[in-house]
Amino acid sequence: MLHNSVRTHRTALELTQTDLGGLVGVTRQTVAFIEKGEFSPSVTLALKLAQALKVNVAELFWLEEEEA
Amino acid sequence: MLHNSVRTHRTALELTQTDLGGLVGVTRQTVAFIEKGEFSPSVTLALKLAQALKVNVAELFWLEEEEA
DNA sequence: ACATTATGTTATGTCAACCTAACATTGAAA
DNA sequence: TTTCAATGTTAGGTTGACATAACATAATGT
Repeated sequence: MLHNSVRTHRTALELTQTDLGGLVGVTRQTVAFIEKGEFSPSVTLALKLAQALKVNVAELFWLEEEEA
Repeated sequence: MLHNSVRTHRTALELTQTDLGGLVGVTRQTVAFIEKGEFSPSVTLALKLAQALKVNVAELFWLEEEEA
């Protein structure tokens, strides 16, 4: 199961969803979906998000076990 | 533009495309496509590949500028 | 010579990752 | 109170990330 800390890092930089979307080339809805964990973005987008948010990809996205 | 070093790390571990696909849950064709750079896999798959190949995601996938 | 394994490659299909557009809600600022 | 920015959310459409299947080739082993 994929988890992420996009919202945490985005708000830390005082960026709106629209801002971040603009920086990485996607819409604010896409940013919202990712923050909600609704889908797994492409590595390309993940790398762009990491770059925009100034963190490692691994800090931004990680896998966790499912609960039993 | 997305680049990757999947093949280098895979062969270093003496894994076949089929082996690697099995480890991360995709077909050998998908591994082949990724090695050829035909598409940008999901972060989930990228994280699994990094884990299987024992490297950081950033060592496995990175963005480079387009040529003019 | 034959079989097997690894890889290349193409065709076709499905579903998820994106898009645009629209409308609702919240909170802050004038 | 009114306005506006930020976010939530949903509907409907397009494209790309996967799958399966098939066939071809090169290399290895028997």
